Amino acid sequence: MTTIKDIARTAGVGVGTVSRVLNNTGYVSEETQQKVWEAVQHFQYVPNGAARALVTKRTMAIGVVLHDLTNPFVPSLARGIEDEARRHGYTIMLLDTDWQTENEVQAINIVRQQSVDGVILVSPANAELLVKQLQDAETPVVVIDRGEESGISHITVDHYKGATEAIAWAKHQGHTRIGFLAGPRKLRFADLRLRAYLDNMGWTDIAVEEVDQRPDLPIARADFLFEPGRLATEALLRTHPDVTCIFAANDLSALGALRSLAQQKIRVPEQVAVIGFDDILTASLVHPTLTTIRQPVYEMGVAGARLLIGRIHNEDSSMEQLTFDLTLIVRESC
Amino acid sequence: MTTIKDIARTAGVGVGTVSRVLNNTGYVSEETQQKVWEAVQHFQYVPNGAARALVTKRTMAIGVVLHDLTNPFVPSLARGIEDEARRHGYTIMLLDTDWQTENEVQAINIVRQQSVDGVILVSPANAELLVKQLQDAETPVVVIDRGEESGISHITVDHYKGATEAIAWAKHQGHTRIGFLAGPRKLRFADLRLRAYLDNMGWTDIAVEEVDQRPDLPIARADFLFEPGRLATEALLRTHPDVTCIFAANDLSALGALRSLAQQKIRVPEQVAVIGFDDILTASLVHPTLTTIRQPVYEMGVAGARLLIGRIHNEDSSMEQLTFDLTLIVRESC
DNA sequence: CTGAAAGCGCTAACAT
DNA sequence: ATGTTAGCGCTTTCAG
Repeated sequence: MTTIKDIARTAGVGVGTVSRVLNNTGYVSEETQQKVWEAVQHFQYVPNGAARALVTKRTMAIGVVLHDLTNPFVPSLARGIEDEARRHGYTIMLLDTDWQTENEVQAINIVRQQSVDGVILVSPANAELLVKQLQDAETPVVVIDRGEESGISHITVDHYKGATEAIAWAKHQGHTRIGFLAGPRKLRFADLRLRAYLDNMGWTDIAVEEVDQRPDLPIARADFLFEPGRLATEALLRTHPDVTCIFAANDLSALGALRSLAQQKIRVPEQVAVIGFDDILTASLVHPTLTTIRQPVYEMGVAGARLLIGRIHNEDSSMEQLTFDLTLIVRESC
Repeated sequence: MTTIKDIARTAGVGVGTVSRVLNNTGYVSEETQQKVWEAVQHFQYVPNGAARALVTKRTMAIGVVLHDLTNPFVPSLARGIEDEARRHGYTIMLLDTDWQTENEVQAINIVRQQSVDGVILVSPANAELLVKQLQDAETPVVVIDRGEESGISHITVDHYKGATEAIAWAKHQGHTRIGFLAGPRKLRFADLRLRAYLDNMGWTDIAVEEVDQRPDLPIARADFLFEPGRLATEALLRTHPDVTCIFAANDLSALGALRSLAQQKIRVPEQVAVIGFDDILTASLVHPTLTTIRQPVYEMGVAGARLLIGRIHNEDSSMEQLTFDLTLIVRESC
């Protein structure tokens, strides 16, 4: 392994000088620079990041803690983060948690140990705790997509408004009896979407926790997943056969609804219309194509990385909160 | 920032002892261990990875260089790699290259600088060069999915055999006029799938490079993508209206075919059947569901990580080549 | 403008 | 069984 000493020796200079030309810091004569670069070329020398990190306290790496890379909208997010990070010379350290709180805690320890310069938390189950731990370790953090949060930098979208737009569109299409495929209980942004549905349907006095005890409402739990979405749709249509439109809290469950309807030979959107939420890739690949609310996922990733890097470079920058707009994407299903 | 010295001081022992209990190496009395752990707890101490890496020459990180995280089958692969890596205490450093050769080269420099313990290259465009650079730097490498390769550790599937099985199934279903949606030119495994198609259709004497000059053959380029797949299907059906089955070189283009057929009100599989390749998530979500050849992507990721880690721990382990089996997944489209 | 030297936090001998 | 010490490869004063 070639070190800075080897370079210094072959270039006939001191290690300090080599360091200076490598980092382009301080004055070094044109001539000397030449000699150093030649030696670098010759040995295909790359400085040792660990040694550098030890003295500079910067690893040029940022940790990205997310629940599940295979969740359809995560890759775009990760890509946005990575692209922006790379533009600033940062590398990504990726950690999946599988929604397990214990894995989240472990992830934090890993990023602490690897001494990343900052961390992006994607929809953490336990944001408060994790953020606190990181802040204690003086590591900048940015949270993406957790619904409202206070006192920490975060990127999110206005779930409530997006769901409201979806319902507005359904009504505009003439639907009045609109069913809802709800997400998991106790997930912040799932509740926000549900809340918007209830409010816009005129059920403002019904609490989100209450819906599971209200079989009279055209609401079924689909837990953001495909198969549960399919089953929930079957159940919903059985108990509420008058429904003409189904609004799913996310695309995956909307896809499940589409499948259920196809199996029952119910025409979409003529007999029953469907609206999703997220605009994952598959939404535009199915038949009929899915009308949905698009989250600018890639851009959120970019913004998250940018925000984090800003905080890394300027510790005292004020907490920033960024809320992205959602867009109704009208396709065939509604 | 608390260091090992702080721990040593508060525990009333030397730094060597602290190191010993932290790494569980050498004998330390039960009593002393207690004191050390208490101090560790108290300070929420986590050892500095950079300092550790500097002396041990191991970062416990592995680099994963892939072309595009948003490509549908990549997340599963990455997940497999990460899960297995984590089981061994390794962390993932992720680099996208977007298929750009220059990004690949840059990625190699980054992993060299960050001194990862090993690298996994996923379908690199320029395998030979990258592997050589890494080997010069004495970094273990494993390549995933490049078709045949020699002299380097790699994981792949038998693309030829998989495509052969697909055609066999189509024939078994009674199809004789089978069209093909080819992948990009000059991509090793795309050519293998094409070769298998040609051979099984009896065109053994036609070279894969030749097909673009043979409009008489029922073959169209879909470049592994959705929209090109849709267009290629339209074109194919126009020039070869007698085709009763379309075999697409990957699922994304098969999905394009499905869309094209739906638009033309051609019933699948009654009038025209479709077979894909890969078995990405969407394949089971569309209507009709897609018959396809499954690649055990997650398992390949796991195997790749395991192979790499084996090589990290035992430099002189012989190169291993692992070929996974493909499975025909029969669904509705054929 | 450049060389020499002092650490960064940790592990791994080496003493004791 | 445990304290002490010499680096790991690099950046950054500090002289000159």
